[in-house]
Amino acid sequence: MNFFRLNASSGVPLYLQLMEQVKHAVETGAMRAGDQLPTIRALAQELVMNPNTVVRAYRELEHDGIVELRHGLGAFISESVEARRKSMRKAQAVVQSAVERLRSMGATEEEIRRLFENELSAMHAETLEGKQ
Amino acid sequence: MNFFRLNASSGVPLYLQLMEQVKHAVETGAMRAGDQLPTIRALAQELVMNPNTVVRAYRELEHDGIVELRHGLGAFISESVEARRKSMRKAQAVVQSAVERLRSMGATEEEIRRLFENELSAMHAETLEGKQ
DNA sequence: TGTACTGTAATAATCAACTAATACACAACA
DNA sequence: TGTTGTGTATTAGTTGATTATTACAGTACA
Repeated sequence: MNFFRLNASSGVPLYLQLMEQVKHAVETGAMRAGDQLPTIRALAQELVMNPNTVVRAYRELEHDGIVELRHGLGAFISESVEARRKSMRKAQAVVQSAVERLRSMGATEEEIRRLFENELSAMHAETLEGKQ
Repeated sequence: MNFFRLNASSGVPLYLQLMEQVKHAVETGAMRAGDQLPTIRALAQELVMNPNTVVRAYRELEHDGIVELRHGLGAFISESVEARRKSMRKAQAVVQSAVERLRSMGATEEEIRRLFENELSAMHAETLEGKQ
């Protein structure tokens, strides 16, 4: 029994939607460290998509440290997720207050996005400054 | 004489790179309201790319309210950018301090990006809450 | 009015992201 | 040990974003 619900016609790639849902499930505590995720084939069948699409989602989640794949055994929520959740809560609070301030200043969603991309690449520039 | 320098092998679409450079020029004050941008054909030739790629950048900048295209006359920095720049400066400061705090909490660039997307879609959910 | 400059539009080619099809390899257990 | 479950790997097809090709249309000015 799964709570994953994907929207094939949303334009958002299926593997990304699935990743989001897993991350969300972890963040809300609906899934916890050690829990087994649905089998690749079973989930593919239930969501009517190709097993390789599920694989892609699971592999990227593994790269993000959220999921652990065990050959022949299944996919599981990684143990490291608990510590992660605590720090992410604090970080989310920071982000929330920043976004609220930005909205109250009249910034649109697009602009907020851009301001962040700006800031993140400015960071890169600083990091590389010494090398050039 | 232009300061635009694109990197064809960066994987970032040329029209986006060009948009960024124009926006940056406006933000730093290198270009001001009313200034004429390089001609579509001239810039395409100088940057060794197709005129339509320049067109795409200019049109999206127009949609963002940064550029104004005048048929037969040229492309110009929109008058509205001056007011825009002031409010954007304040907003950028908010973003900068938020990102700094997040980095000091150990968040990676990817995580920061995700935290923001999270927050922006949470906002949508709230907005639509009453309707469902 | 015509020439030389400007942006505009429609269509086609290219390329990378995404998804699918199929076969391989490890683990558990009767 | 073999059967049934699990994840892994390779390769090919599809689709949409990006860029290119080509022809059209407005503006200024000698």
